[in-house]
Amino acid sequence: MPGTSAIDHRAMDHLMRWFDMHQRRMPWRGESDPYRIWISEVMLQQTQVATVVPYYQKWMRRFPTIHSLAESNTESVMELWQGLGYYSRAGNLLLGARYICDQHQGHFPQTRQEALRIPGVGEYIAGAVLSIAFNYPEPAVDGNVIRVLSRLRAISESSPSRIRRAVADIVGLSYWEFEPRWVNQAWMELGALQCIPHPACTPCPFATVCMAFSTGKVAEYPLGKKKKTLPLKRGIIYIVRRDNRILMVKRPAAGLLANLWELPNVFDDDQDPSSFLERHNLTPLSVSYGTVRHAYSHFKLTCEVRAAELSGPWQSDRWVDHRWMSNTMLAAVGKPKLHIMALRKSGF
DNA sequence: AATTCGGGGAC
DNA sequence: GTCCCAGAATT
Repeated sequence: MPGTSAIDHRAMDHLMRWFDMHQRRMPWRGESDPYRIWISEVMLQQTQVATVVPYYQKWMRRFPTIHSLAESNTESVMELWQGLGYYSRAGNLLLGARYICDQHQGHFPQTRQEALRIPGVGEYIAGAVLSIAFNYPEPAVDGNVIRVLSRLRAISESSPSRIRRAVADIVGLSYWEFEPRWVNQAWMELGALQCIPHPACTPCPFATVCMAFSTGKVAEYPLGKKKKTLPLKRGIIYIVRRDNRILMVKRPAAGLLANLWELPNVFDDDQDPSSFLERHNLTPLSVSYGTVRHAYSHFKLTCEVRAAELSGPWQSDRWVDHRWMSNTMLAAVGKPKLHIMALRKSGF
């Protein structure tokens, strides 16, 4: 394999000119407060910019400083995060803020090694905060940068970890006299706007030097992607009403939909679906509200929405808490998308 | 190295 | 419908 070589200075000059012309405006772009960069990067994880913007603005109004976040609680954080997905990110932000306030006097650490100790901070976010907030020459290799550089150099490594290392090495040799904070954002922006999965390469500033383009293999990069068919699951969601309130249960702090409040429910592939009603003192009623469907990251789910009543005290080893919620209370807790749809169908 | 983590935009 | 998004933690 050819060794890693730098992106030449003339090519970088083209990239930075392209970036000056085409870069998008974002609420966090141009900020140098590491807290604000950190929050934006966590929200942007596997999430498109347009989706993040309103969440970022709400978050900054509610938690303008890292100290205000550190002094908050899980319920407030999950309410703000509702609908954004990958809910462990929100819990890790709270843990991370407390960690930084306790261990670093509220100042985001300025070395990669220290930053990686923060809950929810991995190689990408560490590099992004160190470069964008502090202007250190630390590569920030996300999905965009992988796609751009693996095409530009026709990187043939087959394992994702080797591809990522190769890309990080090249990015590390691309700064020249340009500011690292803008070089990293330029690579990402090129991947987001120009070097997209199915690109039109003619206007690309790298078209004349792109190895994948010159060989007609742009669509094949990056290598090593595997596609999966999502398994199908079925379940039942129960609407349990009492006066003007509805029974909601709280999920554990880890795993799927961590810390969210949801309606009592059971999947067909649960350990013991047949005894679910009995163990929870639930009696099904004949009322049915139809069906809701949703695709999660690794399975698809179809649920019937049925009415039920409680014939004894609520008891469960599956949920960590329960509450009879009014409409007002319901609006103030984080809920999964599927259960928002089920609540709407039930008319509550 | 492979899985597990949501939800939505773009096509 | 499919693909993928400014990825990290866990196994």
